[in-house]
Amino acid sequence: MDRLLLIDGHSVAYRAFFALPVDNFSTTTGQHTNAVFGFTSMLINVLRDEKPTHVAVAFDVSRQTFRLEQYPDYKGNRSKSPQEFTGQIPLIKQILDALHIMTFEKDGFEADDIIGTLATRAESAGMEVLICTGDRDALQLVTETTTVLYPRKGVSDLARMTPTAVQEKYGVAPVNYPDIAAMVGETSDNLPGVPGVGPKTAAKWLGQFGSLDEIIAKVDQIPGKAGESMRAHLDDVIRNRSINALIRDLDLPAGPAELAFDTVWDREAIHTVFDALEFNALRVRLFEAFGDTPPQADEGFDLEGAVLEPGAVGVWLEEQSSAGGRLGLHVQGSWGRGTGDVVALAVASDEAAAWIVTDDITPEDDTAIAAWLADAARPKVLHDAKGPMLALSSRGWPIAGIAADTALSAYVVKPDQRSYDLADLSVRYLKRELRDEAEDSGQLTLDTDNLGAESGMLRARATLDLAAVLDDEVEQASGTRLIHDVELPLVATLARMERTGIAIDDDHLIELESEFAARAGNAASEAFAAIGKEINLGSPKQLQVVLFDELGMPKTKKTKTGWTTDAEALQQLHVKTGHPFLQHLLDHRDVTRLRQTVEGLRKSISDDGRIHTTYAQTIAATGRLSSNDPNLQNIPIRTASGRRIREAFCVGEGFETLVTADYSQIEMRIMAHLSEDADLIAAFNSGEDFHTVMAAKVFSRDPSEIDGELRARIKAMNYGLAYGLSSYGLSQQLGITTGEAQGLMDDYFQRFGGVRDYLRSLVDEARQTGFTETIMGRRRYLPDLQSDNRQRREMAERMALNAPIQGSAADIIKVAMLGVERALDEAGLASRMLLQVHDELVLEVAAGEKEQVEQLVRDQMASAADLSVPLDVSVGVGRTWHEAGH
DNA sequence: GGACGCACGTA
DNA sequence: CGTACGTGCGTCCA
Repeated sequence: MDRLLLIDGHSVAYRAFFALPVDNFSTTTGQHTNAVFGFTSMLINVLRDEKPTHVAVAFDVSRQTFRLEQYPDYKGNRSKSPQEFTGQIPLIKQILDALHIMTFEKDGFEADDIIGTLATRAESAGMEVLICTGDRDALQLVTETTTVLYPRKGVSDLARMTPTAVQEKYGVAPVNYPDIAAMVGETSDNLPGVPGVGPKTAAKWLGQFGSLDEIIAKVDQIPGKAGESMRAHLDDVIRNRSINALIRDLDLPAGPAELAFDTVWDREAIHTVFDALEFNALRVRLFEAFGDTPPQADEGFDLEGAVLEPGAVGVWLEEQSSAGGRLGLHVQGSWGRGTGDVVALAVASDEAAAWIVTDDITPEDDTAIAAWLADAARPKVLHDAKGPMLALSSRGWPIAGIAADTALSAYVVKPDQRSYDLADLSVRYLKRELRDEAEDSGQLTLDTDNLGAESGMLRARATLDLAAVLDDEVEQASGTRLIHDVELPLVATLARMERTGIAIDDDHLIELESEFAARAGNAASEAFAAIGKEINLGSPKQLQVVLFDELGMPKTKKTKTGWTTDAEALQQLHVKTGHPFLQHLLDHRDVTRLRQTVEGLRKSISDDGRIHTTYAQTIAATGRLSSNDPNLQNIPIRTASGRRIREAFCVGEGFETLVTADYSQIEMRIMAHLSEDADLIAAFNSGEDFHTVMAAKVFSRDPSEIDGELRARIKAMNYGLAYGLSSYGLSQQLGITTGEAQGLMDDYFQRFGGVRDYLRSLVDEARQTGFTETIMGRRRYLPDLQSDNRQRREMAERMALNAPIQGSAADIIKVAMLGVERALDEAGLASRMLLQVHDELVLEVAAGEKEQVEQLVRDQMASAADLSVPLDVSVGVGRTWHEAGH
């Protein structure tokens, strides 16, 4: 039998627009595609699953319809659809064109009326009809042969609204649905119903009286409050019923018979539009469903999974891995602070999957798992492998042979994402939902042994499939080398650093804690004395009342909620007013902050007396690492009190000393290399103080004539360059006028024309290609370079300046870390790397290895990249991080 | 209890 | 009105 699929284009696209996070669906040029993606994804699903013989899509033209003429408030509560949405409708039509699916729209009518007409004509022609829409008015069209597919949640979960389903849900036959709706009202269309009458009451009356006309005729017989209300709002009901009736006899340019769906497409057209939208996964799915080969079901989640019996693990692993192919591995367990625990493993190949509960295995199984995991020649694919690595090694199962980490791959492809959740990636790249079975069933199974078996195996399989797709994506983004030579091997290095941690002198921290607490108390009482009352010094709101209302101090810079009370502003107020409260407040801020830092560190000391931070490898869009729980990359160093905290980070038992090694001016060196500015390169090769030499060049003087003031100005300029510093920013920092700052910048760029040209070319090129690139080819996409909004565009320009510089520095130290670790290993040393702080490494050195380690770290860091200027490394040695610092 | 803004530490 | 982060507190709202 012929089967006609009718889709309400606006309705489905609108659902998709709000269901899919726009951040995850934009092209590299910044075009939003979430609605297009959701629509297309649903279309492919329905075409594949329902196999219609005929298809059409209807759109609304504008809001000007006969319904609006009849009722001026029709849909009056709807705000104008955002431009981000309406801009996607033409793209949906392009896709439909490429698929040879006919679209309809008719002035003065809604998509629903077109659908009503086509459905009616199709039915009388003996066709089966499927209507896909998120508009409930279509329910009136449901019959034994017409079904509405109504999106339940998002766009992937469609409810089949048959006559039985409508009856169950609304208590009436489909033909009576508009009667109910007329009485109950429809908020989304701004059609008010009868107050106090809900679907239950409306259905009851319909049952009693047989039809809405009868209810209206005998409205005087309806008892109670509801009846009274109904009588009072009869006009509304009559109007609602007339508006929600769909037109079923429109004059249309084509009839059902002309809507035949065939898959003899213009493949070139499809490629063009899918390329432009960057819908690679969807294209694959489309061709899988309707390619040259006969359509086949998506087998993604229909895997042959098994909970392995004790004793069966070795054989199964051998079977699956002997061919040498990659296996997906999902580790169920917990990890953090340098350790972890394994509850179960899920392993998936293309054909099969297994679930292994670690408590249930035999010693032979244990050995087999250990051997497979440790075998570098048996490739495994994981998602976000560092945590699982910690868990596995804590269980006595060190892992080798990680061939891909899907989180890292996704990061290299799109480093600006805020998370790389496996389920999200699966939807985006595989078009596959990763349901959580506990969530789905709404209750937890009591069989705790197999808790998560299904979802674990699905995750292992998704990881395996995702790795294949992302390999291509990474290759297309020229990131293959970056992944294989840097990011992937770094996972193990970071895991080791986290597991090792750094020793802490807790007694020292305890001392600092009480000292800082006492100082905070003193500062607070003196501050209170100065204003004659006690307030919460940590509350910006209360501070604003005291400073600006009660003391009448001049207003500072604005924030979203008032006036800033940040340190800089308070300092300026102090200069202006001399009020003693300000100084005590600043002291209180400083020392409170230090106390908090110390308290935080103490809370995170593990039982082994060490702090194990966690490094995040996929957070910073530039390629840097970040550190959390606790953050060891922002331990104070600027003030004397702050530096005392660094005294608590010390060499651990069994080791001789700490060594720190950092790159000096690495970002300016990268700038020299990339810009090829001869003077800048010469400044680095002169061997003299960098900022002094630079100042001498800018002001055309001898370095001996450069005083502290001039040096400071050029130093600020040097550092600001890579951030896209403005003359205003520079003037603020140096306390000079913007005119003077602009003059300084002009002089600087006059002398260093190569730098100026380079920075300009960075932005120009990024504007053209859509991305910036580091020396290792790490990309960052900046669609906002095209933004009409000046603030966004200029922000993107500064990011474009900074990303290649900061990112190249990140590349270099990552390479250095791998080099240091390999060199330590090859030399058979017991010393080890503990921390990375962007341009600095901290190592713990075993007895008798100091000179060797110093030399080795220096060598590895200096040779991590071959630049046109030397990479200068300074090394410090000491019992604590403070002593070893420089 | 969660989301947000402010403030501030590092490179 | 300079980039990249993480954390802790206060405030507001549900």
